[in-house]
Amino acid sequence: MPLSRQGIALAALALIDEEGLESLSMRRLGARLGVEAMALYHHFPSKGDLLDAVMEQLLDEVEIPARDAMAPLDRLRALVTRYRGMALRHPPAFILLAARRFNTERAFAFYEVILEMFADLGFDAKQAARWFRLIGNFASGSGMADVASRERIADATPLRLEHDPEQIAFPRVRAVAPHLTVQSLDAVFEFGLDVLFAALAEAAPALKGLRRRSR
Amino acid sequence: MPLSRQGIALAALALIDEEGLESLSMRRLGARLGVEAMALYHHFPSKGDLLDAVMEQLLDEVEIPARDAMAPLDRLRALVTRYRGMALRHPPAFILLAARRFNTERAFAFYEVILEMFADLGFDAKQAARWFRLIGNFASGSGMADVASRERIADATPLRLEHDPEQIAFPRVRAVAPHLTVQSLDAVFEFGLDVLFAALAEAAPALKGLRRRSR
DNA sequence: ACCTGAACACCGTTCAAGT
DNA sequence: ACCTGAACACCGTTCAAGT
Repeated sequence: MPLSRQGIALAALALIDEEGLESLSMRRLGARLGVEAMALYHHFPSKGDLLDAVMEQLLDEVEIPARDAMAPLDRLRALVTRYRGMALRHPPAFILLAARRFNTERAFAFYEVILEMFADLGFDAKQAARWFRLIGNFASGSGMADVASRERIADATPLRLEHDPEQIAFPRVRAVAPHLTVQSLDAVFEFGLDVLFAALAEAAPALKGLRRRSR
Repeated sequence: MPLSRQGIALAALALIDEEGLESLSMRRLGARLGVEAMALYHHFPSKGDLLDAVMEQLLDEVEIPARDAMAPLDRLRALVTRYRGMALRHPPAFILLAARRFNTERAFAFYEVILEMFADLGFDAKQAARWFRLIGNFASGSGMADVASRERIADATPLRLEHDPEQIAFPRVRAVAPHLTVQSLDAVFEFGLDVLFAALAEAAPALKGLRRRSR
């Protein structure tokens, strides 16, 4: 069975998940696939292109709720929740999504569906751009922070906030620590979504009638 | 003049800003400082520790508004704005803050001041934790996204969203592109802050009286 | 078309040695 | 205490060669 772009990208993702982002090298990946490092260059012009393929692999894991399955607001919220869920399944790989640029066709296709949801909510392009960034940046930042708290990252020092908060000299940080443990992060994330989606519902032109009726 | 931790960290930050994160190597940094790579190990046990020092250098740049200078809400908003401002001054270095873990004394000191602001707004530890993460993750995600849009990152492909949006096959992405150009990013960020701080003001126990009076 | 193997110009870090 | 220099086990990538 010869190598394929998809097969290589999947193997790269597995290697990153198991051994960390820094452990991915063309030589090690080649060894995993039973091939010399240089064989990979026949499928990807550079390591950067391989990383782009890994990013697309991650995006593909985020299932987009069908348009007729739920209301626009619920669709968007489900998507954001799944995006963070993907982050938690791939802690070391998720950094790629935040650190590298989205510039591929599949990334644009992903954006298109999200922007369609904002259009369904009645927003024009300008408002869609702003809400898209607000919610998207929150999702991206949450993914990064929650991943960092779960310490699967390479050269990880023990997380003091998690393991010995009583050792921390700052009283407010110490008091907050129990509410930012790994077990609490889901609730913290949902709280953020509650705030953002309440504001979004309030602002969405398409929900104007609904709001009046419910008052 | 012998080397110092601070001097090395500043030189490392300058090197990252000028040539990108991947260009920072112990050998190149040593060369800049007129010293062999191994001399640096006398001041930092590993490259990771050096990167932690660079992160602290970045944090030190974010000036914290004095407690008596403005109202708690304005203080917090000013701080978040300055945090993103720092990101825009150090595009390639900012990735460190999002990708690496905050686990140093100075990072905790930074958190402590922010948590004090939430306490000033009347929040208990649990609520402070949630608002801290909501606003912090938005700030962090915004910094990353805005930095990526300004394309100072290494191995940068030209940003299609910025340079030839008319080439993009997806109509909604194309329509949104003009509202996400570099010139628009400040306004997009401010929009996010408007939404978040309106909700925060609404929720803050310490502002309850003020709200009643203004109605 | 697909893969190998040697080579080039790099890495972080160890270790023993210099002053 | 502070720095050097050689060495080790790695990198990404080029290039010529094999099938």
